[in-house]
Formats: sequence, C-alpha cells, structure tokens
Amino acid sequence: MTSLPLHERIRTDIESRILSGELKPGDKIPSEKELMSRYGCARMTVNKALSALNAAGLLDRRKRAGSYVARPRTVAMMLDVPDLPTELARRGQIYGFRLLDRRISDTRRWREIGKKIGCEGRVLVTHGVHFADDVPVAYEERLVSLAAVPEIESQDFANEPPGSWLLRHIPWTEAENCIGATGANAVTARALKVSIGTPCLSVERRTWRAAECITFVRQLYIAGSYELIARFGSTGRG
Amino acid sequence: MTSLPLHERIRTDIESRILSGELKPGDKIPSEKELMSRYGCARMTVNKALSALNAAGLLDRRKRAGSYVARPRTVAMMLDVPDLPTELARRGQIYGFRLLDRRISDTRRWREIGKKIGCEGRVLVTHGVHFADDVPVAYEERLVSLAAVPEIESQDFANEPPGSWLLRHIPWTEAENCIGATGANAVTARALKVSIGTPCLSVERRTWRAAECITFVRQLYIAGSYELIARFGSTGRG
DNA sequence: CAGTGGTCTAGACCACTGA
DNA sequence: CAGTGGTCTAGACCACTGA
Repeated sequence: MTSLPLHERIRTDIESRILSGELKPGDKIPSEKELMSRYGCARMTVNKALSALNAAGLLDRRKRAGSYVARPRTVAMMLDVPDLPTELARRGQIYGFRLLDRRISDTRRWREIGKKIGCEGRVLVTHGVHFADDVPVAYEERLVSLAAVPEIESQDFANEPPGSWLLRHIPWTEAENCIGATGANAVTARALKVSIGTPCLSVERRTWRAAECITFVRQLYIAGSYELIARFGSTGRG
Repeated sequence: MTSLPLHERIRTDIESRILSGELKPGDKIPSEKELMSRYGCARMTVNKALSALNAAGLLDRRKRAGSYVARPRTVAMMLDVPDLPTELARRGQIYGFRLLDRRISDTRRWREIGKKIGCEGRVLVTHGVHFADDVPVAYEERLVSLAAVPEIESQDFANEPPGSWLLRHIPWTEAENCIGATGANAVTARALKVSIGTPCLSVERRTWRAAECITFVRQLYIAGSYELIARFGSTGRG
C-alpha cells in the first residue's frame, strides 16, 4: 500500500463518489478554493486532480459557473489493437507470416489504391497470410505510402511482416479502425484454406502521422480464430 | 490564431519535432532545467508540457536518466459503442425492435445463464430483433440481473428495447466487449431472414456497476449492415 | 461585478537511480 | 553522489461569464 500523491488521492476520492452514484450527473463539485481548505493543500494540487477528471470526461468545468459532474456520453471504449505476433506469443502459439505478393503501384495509375489509402503517389502493396502454429488465421492486404515511408521499399519481409516492421520504425499519431464481418471470397478462401463464404472478422485500419497518410491495412480473421476485446472502466489506467 | 498557453506551445513544439522525425525514438530530450531557460519559464510550466507528452505515450521519463522519445507502442484505440436507435437516427433510418421472447430464469437452475452473465440469482432473459427501415439488422440475446436492476421486471419493452432502457436508467462503471465474427445458426438466421451460415459481426458485452454485474448482451449484426469504428489520435479530445 | 477556473511563477523537498 | 523528474506550496494575474 504505497501512499498515493495527494493529487491522485483527491482525484480518486471524487471519482469514486461519481461512480458510486453519490454524485450524480449535473451535481456541482466544490470550487477549487473550497477543496483547498478541505484537503488542506495548495490550489495547484486541487487543480491537477480536477483537470485530470475533466480530461477523463467525468467533469465539466466552466469559469464562473464551477465544476459539474458530466452526463455520460456516447461511450467510447478502449479497444486493444495488439500486434498479431505479440498476441500469439502471449497465447503460447508460434507465429508465422507468408508473403504472397509484393509490388509497387502508383495511385495515378490505379485509382482504387489511392481511394483505399487516402493519398497520392507511389504505394507498396503486399498480400500475405498470418499463421498460428502453421494454421492460417488471417489474410492481410496492406498498402504503404512510399512518400511517407521510403525505407520500406528495401524490406523483403522475410523475417517480419510489414505491420510489425512499421510498428517498430514509424511513429504514427492517428489511426482509424473499421470493424465488420464478411464472407471469404475466392482469393482469401484459398489463402486461408477455408471454403468460400466462411465468416471472417474484417478489420480495416488507416494510419496517419501528422496529417500524412502512412498505411492502410485490411485483415480478415477466420471466425473463431481471433477476437477483439474492448474495455471501459476506471481500472484502465495501466 | 488565438495564442496558445505557454505549456501548450512547449508541448506542440516538442511533439512536432518527434512526429517530423527530427527527434527519433530513444533520443534524449533536454532536462526540465534546460528547457526552463530555453523557454524562459518556470519549471512547473515545462513539467506540465512534458507530463502531457508522457501521458500521451510520446515520451518515456525516468528519474536521474532524463526524458527520452518513446518507441511507438501497441496502442489502445477508442471504440465508439453507440446505442443502435441513436445510430440509425443519425443515418436517417427508422429504427424498430421486435421482442421475440421474454422470460425470467434463475442461475441456480440454469447454469449456462450464470456463466454468461457472470453472477448468481434471478435473471431477465430477452431475445429480439433490431430493424432499420423494417429490415432486420441485428439479433440480440440479453440477460439482466434482477438483483441489480429490479425495476426492469415491470418493463414490457413495447416502446424501447432493453438496451436503451438500461442506458437511460442504470449507470454503469465498467464494461467489456468481445468482438468477433460468426455464421448465423438456424434460430438467428430465421429471425434475421437470412440463410444459415450468413456471416455476422458478433458483439458480446458485459456491464458492471462497481463490481456488481448488470447485464450481458450478445448481438449479431448481418455482415455489411453495421460496422464499428475505433479511432486514436491527438484530435480526439472532443 | 464577483467568483470561478486557467495559467504561471519562484521557490522547495524528496525519491529515485545511473554515472 | 549528483542530476533528474514528481510533487507541492503560496502566492499572482487574468479571462471568462453567470448572478
């Protein structure tokens, strides 16, 4: 039981009153001045605690009016998007990747490539299959902007799939995932060694670094082989 | 061009050097003392900027050693989990719900119910179908703990599906989603008016309020009818 | 106009930990 | 042991905005 810093104790104190329902949405929180005297500390310390609760979406703070318990919003959950090799290693399975196809395209010739990745220029296009213990689990199509990541042109992905290479080398600032379901088509069914129409979890992700698009990836996971976990909760401060 | 607070300017200044690649993973950031004199400000101001970058995962800070540009990590994304009626209204579609089945079970008799919801006692069990413009989009099985939500026993869900009723009445503090794909079975295929084996997006969610389990829901969305969006980015501070 | 939160200062003490 | 970051203080000025 290591003693928490004071601003953390103030934060969790108020947080637990909100989560327990003792403080309801719309209720007023005491002003910083009042909390100063209640906790016997400087205003900066109270401010740090309330600012954190504000950033976490639990409080609405307005000048002159004060701090109020926020109404619950359209809830956003934390979705863990692990690297597949890392995830399989955690499960004790052996990861493998087979590159099926690797070429360089140009969005000026192939319009649909530009639509997928969302930018113009030369693009590295790869297709491959992820394996767990030599059994196919996912088919992957990936586009990488060579304007943003010129170094990737010299990679052969013999030891490491493109996604893991990117994760290790290229910092990114924004990403968007689109998650759905689909049936395997002729190409993906053959690559995954399943029959056409087999249900698959589809994850499409676009990644940017400071407004410059880096990569688009579409992964198809055979139903049952892989699941995404999303959590919401006060315990999520790893 | 409203002038940003100083700590924000320091933050974005360093952030942009990291994102541009000028500062690479592992590079050392000047100490707070040095940044104080460089920006001509107090240490608290520099600290606020660096702490924010640390919280955002862009810096690793260690005592005595200093602050270093972090290696990009496996990142957790924000997953929007909207209420289905709300989401369809946003798209301009008419929402409908048909209750297929409603009964009360007890986990002491039906063990598999207790395993799903993760608690003991009397449980309201419903099955239903969500419609968009009178077309089925999702099949739903829901369990609600009557110990946690006794009021729900008197609801008939004629005007509102159980999920929306819960969202409006019961605050929750923790939730876990499990997202996968599956093929429709005989029961769900008939309810959704699709053929058996049709790919579906499966979303299972358990919800708790301060360690007390509230509800378990499993929804099957017909492939293509619904997608989940998850985002990550510095712009996500709505 | 008066109370609130946002920001900032110029100090301070401390725990930690790598040189 | 010396430099670093974590925390905290006791002030201050200010912009904002609802009573």
